Amino acid sequence: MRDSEQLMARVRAQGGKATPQRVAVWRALEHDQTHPTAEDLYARLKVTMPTLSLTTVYHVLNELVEWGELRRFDIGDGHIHFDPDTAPHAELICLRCHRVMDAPAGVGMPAETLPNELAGYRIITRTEQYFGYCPDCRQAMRIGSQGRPRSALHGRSTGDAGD
Amino acid sequence: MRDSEQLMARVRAQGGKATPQRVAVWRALEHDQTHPTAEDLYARLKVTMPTLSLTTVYHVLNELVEWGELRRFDIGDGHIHFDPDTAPHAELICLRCHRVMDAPAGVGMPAETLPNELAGYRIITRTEQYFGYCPDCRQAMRIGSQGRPRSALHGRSTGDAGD
DNA sequence: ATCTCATTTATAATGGTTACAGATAACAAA
DNA sequence: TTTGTTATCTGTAACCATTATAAATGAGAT
Repeated sequence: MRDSEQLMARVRAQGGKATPQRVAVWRALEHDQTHPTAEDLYARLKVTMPTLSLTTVYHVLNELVEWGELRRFDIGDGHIHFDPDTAPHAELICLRCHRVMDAPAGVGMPAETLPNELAGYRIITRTEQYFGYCPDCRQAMRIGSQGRPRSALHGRSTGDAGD
Repeated sequence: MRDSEQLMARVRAQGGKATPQRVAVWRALEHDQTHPTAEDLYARLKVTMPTLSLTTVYHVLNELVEWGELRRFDIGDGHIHFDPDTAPHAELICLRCHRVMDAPAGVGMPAETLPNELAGYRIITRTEQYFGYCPDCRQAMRIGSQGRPRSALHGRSTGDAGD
């Protein structure tokens, strides 16, 4: 995601307005590597901007996504998560507890390989997601299959995938 | 995703049952490259299995995902889409109309580079998603910014990303 | 044929996200 | 600085995809 200076220029060039709400959301996203949800950001921002509405947060996030400045993704926990890091990079996602973390440096394709165009699409960014089982879930699956370390929306089937 | 033979074996080995509903969903997914939603599959299956319930479809899909046999992903249209192709491959997703298509062969990292383990995670599969603007949307954005070719949930901001 | 328990079904509930319309304020122009 | 235009924001209501629940079913074992 570009910094607020550049986004401000972009919005104005388009006939839009650089409102405090927009800028606040932009700033909150800068350097955020926690893959927050809309609610997460709303909760954070509400402290210093009590009049902010959740609707606005959604609106600003959606327009950033459409601009290709922000990436939204589903990790299976029932919430949409956002990531301002549009530099091509990889993520690790646990199939069982839905934990996400950025992959260690060096994993995934180098950024320079991002093509400008593919099958007629103008390419803006790329992401790589690696799915598997995190250390905790591997352990839990070995022992039995009772508990789920973190927010698994609601328990379901009895995972087993060998190890 | 493995074929129904193998899945049947897997389910039985785990003390589960190979019910007609499960097998029907499995079969429906085989060779499906349309990135269907749960509703899509339900509609298709209901024709030949009128008693099937949507809840079951969701249930079967979720367990496949947790087993690492199926991948779920968000393309921004408000529906979760599924893809049985767990062989590492890439997808193109339009930021404006949310159209998805598999990337041309050769795009993305070769399957052989899938690591067994990363940062303690047992890796099962990987996906690469390329985000940009499809040919239709590029054209529409050039002309003006009125219509949206396909299912854009509900219109929102006025996309513009240069071309 | 019978038993058991995983699975299915139908329905209700949940809750994340978006629609809507009126109020607000950013920016341009005078 | 004042005014006007209109993009944006707010609060509320609505939507609808997905999941919870509990009773009914039937797959597979004995």
